[in-house]
Amino acid sequence: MILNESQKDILNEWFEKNPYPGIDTRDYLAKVTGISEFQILTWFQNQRTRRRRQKYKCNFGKCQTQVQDKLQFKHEEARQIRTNFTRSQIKTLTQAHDKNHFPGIAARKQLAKQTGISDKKIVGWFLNQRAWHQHQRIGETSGSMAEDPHQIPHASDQLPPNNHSTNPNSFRHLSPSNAVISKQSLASALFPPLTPFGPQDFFRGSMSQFPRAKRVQPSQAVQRRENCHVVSIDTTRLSMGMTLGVKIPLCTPNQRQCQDPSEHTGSEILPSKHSTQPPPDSQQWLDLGQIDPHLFLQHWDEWLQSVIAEWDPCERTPVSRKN
DNA sequence: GCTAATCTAATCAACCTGTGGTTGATTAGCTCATTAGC
Repeated sequence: MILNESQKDILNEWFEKNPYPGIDTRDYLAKVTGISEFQILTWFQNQRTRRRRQKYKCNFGKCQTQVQDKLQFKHEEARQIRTNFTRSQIKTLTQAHDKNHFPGIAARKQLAKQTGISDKKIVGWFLNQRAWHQHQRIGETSGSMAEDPHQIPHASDQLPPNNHSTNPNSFRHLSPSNAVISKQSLASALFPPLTPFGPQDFFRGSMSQFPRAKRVQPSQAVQRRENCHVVSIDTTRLSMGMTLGVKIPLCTPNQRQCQDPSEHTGSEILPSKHSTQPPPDSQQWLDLGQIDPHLFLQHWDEWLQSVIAEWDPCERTPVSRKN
């Protein structure tokens, strides 16, 4: 949804007066502009962040102006009155939460209809529930986490049910432990084999140092258009300090073409048939610090060129090697 | 004290314009986000 100019004018005018509008102001603006109070709230949040970034170039931590702004407007307007959910409402929400911790817009609408609770409050309730469950899990499992990788915080939260098996970007929903497995599989499919310390090993070395999975937006990923052709791999947390935001065509010449995202499962990310290497588990993991980035990039480049040279997009199967 | 409401920062995808910026929406928060009503 894109706001029109008159809506923006109204919001901007009010933003100049108070960047932290209370519930009454937001309700009023919702009526005036014809958009929801939740969207007003979101718009003000985005505006605060973006104006601050633009004006003060405050890219780290909380800058002084932010604190001053909050102090100035903090008590100017009332918060929304705290809601007391009924038992039946909590029961319905809890059941939904047990099934899916990240309800999309459709699921939330359904819940809103069932409970009579606004979408905004449902979003907030799920946020608080996830935070609370995570808090509980940390307390319960702090002693056994190292032994059981599935007990790592976020493990269940990062796994929206019924989605990760068919979502082509599904590895992004996984817990750190599962993400390692998935990225290894992906690396097997995408990275050049037979290199002494090629990207595959590079990845495996790097993943061992990942403190946690890349932040994800599960419901977004579920709701929005799924593109099976591109997988974005975030390696910003590599200890080497290398930043490689690479977008890789998921359909390598050695895979069948991805025409329907719904056809995809995690198992489709198969290792290249050119790969004659033993399974990753049988190989030694390399310390990332030992890898020469230039050599890595050279291997990467060579491999990509060989793939492109062999790839016939008209064929559903790869062109066989001539030699 | 519990927990709904709200915050910031980061991130994503759609859109528009021209391959990058803008914008609305969504998420986590980590030795467990903060604030505040009940």
